[in-house]
Amino acid sequence: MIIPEINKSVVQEFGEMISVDEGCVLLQEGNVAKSTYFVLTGGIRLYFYTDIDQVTLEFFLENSFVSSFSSFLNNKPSTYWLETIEKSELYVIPKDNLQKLYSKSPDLKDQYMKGLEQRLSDYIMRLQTLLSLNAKDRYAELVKTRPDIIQRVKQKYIASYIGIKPESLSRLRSK
Amino acid sequence: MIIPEINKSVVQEFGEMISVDEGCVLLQEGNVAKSTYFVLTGGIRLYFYTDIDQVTLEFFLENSFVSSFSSFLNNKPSTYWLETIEKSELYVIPKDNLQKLYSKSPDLKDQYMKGLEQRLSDYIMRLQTLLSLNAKDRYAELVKTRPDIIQRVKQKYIASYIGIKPESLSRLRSK
DNA sequence: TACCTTAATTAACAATTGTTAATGGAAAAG
DNA sequence: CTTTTCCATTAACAATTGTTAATTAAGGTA
Repeated sequence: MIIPEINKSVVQEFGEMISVDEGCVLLQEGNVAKSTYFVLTGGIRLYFYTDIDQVTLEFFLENSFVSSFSSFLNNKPSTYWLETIEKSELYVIPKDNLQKLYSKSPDLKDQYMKGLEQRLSDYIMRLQTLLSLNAKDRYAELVKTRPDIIQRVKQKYIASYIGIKPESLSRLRSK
Repeated sequence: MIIPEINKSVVQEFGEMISVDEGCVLLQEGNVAKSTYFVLTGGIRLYFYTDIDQVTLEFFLENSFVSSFSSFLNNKPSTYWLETIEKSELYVIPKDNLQKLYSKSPDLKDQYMKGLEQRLSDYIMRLQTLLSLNAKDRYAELVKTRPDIIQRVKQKYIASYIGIKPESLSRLRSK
């Protein structure tokens, strides 16, 4: 997620592949993230808890780097959970290996920066839709921009991703 | 007023200071950002237009770097506007100078990166509140975390910043 | 298959937020 | 100082979204 855009072969050198089922918890709230993941197949959901329920902040499907940003970066207990939404194949990259990787590549810092910038503009787009569109239009936009998510992710997760309740999503879909 | 008046008195190697009134448009939608600003005093509002109205994405008060991110970075016409919300003193840093500066001082690049990371986690927090809180609680949180904004910024701008209409903000304030 | 658990749908009703319009006040302009 | 413009407030009503609960559908497991 916050890791630079390195290619797959480099990942293979420093990480290990694992195969897990749907619903596998990769990181729990309160734990310090010690690995980053690269999604080969399947997908991961990043979410947090309110008093009442889960809220999904992001989905990561194939070819995405995933980690709980601030926990991984600052060595602090994560406030988020990471969980697979499908049977998945992942590369696990331990933190220290990632640092080796950093020292290996000279312009890694630039790449890391590019990654940050990309992620930032993604979030900005997300903020814009939340600030300016109603639920129906937010869903319509998601259908247009991320049909893969619509197809593969459970509706209750999609609902929280666009800031509404599952029942509301169901209602606006029936029109 | 569209073009800031330039105060020549304070000039350093890479930028110059300007003094402008409230409502000064520093960047217009459609133009390519060629400068970054540093707010010495006063404040800047970054916003965009929907069909109907303006939506404020961010406020920058003292000691903030400001630019229309993607326009500045990618040399593309901006989709945002930048406008002062108070009489302000700003440091203007032309793009080429900034890049020269970066290549000279790797320290600054680190600072820039830290800035990116900071901004990213700000946006994540912002997303979280939009996804999980209702308008009343979003306002309450802003009061707690950014009392400076509450004090200094017009309510109609604050309203759009938390994703509601000015009349709704007025209503929930009267309780 | 039958059983069990979870997800999605539907509907009635409640709560929140948007819309429109009118009013008063504060700040800017003359 | 007076006039004008913009902003905040208020209220009535409309539209959207949340809540609760019941029902159906779907998927997994014995």
